[in-house]
Amino acid sequence: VNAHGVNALLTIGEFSRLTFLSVKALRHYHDVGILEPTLVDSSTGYRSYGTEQVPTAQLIRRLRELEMPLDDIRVVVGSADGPDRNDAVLVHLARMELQLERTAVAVSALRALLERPWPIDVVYRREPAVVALARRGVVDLAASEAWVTAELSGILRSVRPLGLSISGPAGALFPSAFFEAGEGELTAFVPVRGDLTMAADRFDVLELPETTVAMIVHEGAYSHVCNTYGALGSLVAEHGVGADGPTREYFLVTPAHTDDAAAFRTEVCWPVRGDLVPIGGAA
Amino acid sequence: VNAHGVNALLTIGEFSRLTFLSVKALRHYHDVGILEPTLVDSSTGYRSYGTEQVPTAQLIRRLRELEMPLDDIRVVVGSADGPDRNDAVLVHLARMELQLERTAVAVSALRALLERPWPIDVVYRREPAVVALARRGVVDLAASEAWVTAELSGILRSVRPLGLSISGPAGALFPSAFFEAGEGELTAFVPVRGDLTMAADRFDVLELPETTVAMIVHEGAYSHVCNTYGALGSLVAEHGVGADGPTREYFLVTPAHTDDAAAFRTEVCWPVRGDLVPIGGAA
DNA sequence: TTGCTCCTCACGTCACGTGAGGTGGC
DNA sequence: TTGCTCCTCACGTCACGTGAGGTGGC
Repeated sequence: VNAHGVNALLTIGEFSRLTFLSVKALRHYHDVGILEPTLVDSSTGYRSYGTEQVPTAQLIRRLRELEMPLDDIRVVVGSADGPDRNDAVLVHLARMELQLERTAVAVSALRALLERPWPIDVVYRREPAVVALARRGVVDLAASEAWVTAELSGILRSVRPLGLSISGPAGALFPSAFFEAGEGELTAFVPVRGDLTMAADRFDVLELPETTVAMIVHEGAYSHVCNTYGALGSLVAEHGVGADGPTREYFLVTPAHTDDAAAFRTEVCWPVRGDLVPIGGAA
Repeated sequence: VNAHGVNALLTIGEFSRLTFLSVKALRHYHDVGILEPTLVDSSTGYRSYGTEQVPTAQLIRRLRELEMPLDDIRVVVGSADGPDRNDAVLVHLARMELQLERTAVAVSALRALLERPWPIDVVYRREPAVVALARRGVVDLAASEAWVTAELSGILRSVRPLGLSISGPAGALFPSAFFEAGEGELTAFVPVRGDLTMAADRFDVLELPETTVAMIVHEGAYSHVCNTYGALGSLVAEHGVGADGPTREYFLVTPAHTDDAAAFRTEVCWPVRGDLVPIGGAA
């Protein structure tokens, strides 16, 4: 009993009840050095916590509820109050917002998967050779949509100032290594006409040869495009017509055109053998 | 190569690229019986997946993104399309909404923890003996707020019809076992005056003896009340005045009174030794 | 003395990821 | 033949939870 009311010591059980952390969790936090008891009896091993540790324990509990890793929590509780601590917390909150976005995407993709029919309107078509302004970058799967959007709008803004004109819908190339590793070099491109000498300083000039592809129009939010990849890849495999090379997407109707996600249209193109006769309609 | 375009077989690597599931994950799903390859070569052990398995794999991927446990996913993909499957998915989505609520609480509690000062305005006071209409129930920590709210509003609606009048703010009792186990028998009560013979059929009649408590007014959202428990319990420990018995809360300003969460007021009462002189002000 | 709390291992859980070490097919 | 893909263990990861078996303090 501390008559002056400062830093009374509590058993692990009492501390557990005050902080709503389990005894097992408290022992674990001791083991990994996140919350050391004020005093450990050297003969019995009994842990004693000071009441001044209650706020720290509450902070740890809330951060764990937000699934912050213990290694990050160590940094937060190790640094004194102030900008460092707040920054670490804010960084984690930003990570969580990303996670919430991913969750929202998964929910709507799940709905699409359960409700919408499997797309089967595949066409074979000859892609003519293309000259385009392009940007390349090593990007991972999660960041790819944002990266492509940003690069394309950068290119599109520059077409006119460079004295060029757009000759077709904007697109992107995805090497198969990108799908295997979840990361790889992407190419965002805008087909153009005109004199490219000035443009070559600021952008890559891409010359795509003629190729033959199987194509399905993906309808709806771009974040569900992997559903369409599954359908297209399946059809190509079933017909045994696959060829090497990157897949290609053309962005026909995007958030820049309409706010209605159901109206978005993306052409997904899978390379196939060049001897195939272009056809339209169902497989 | 299947000339008729049905159920072509894919290697695990090809299947992985079409479904955006890792090879390791696919092997794991095989091991635990969630997604069995169409064909396993008995001599080499090579797995072959049919293209008709792509939609199932996509479903699994989306459910895993929503953190559905594999045991639940087994039920979903094991049952045919239809009400069973949809129910299982909807149940999980409901669980996720609860999780999102908890996350929102944790974020605002964290903010309160980082911004607001540690409450120290504790008072000792004599709680007079109380007669009250009550409901008891075994509830766990997560459900306690909803349970108490529901029971209290049930009691409050019945006071007048039973010919009684309210004699004080509504409250609840929390035995210490509730905090240890995260579950226990709670008592929600409304102090009343009048003839209790009729009420005894529908409610418990609670007679609380006079006791002495240390009390702090918790300001703000009820879901952060555990912060105040930590402060109050610390102060009681520091003064070495704790006594046995359940803690008690009185709900002074609640969502029934105002929409402004910052204005909510809850008295949190911790039992202390009966020989203490009532005082007000800081500890 | 009884019962409650505390202790330390050691192992389990969950959904994979990470190598190690080796084989199969073009 | 080379390189790529595939295979099977076995172990690691993360944050604890779950006993087992035993001790300490009132």
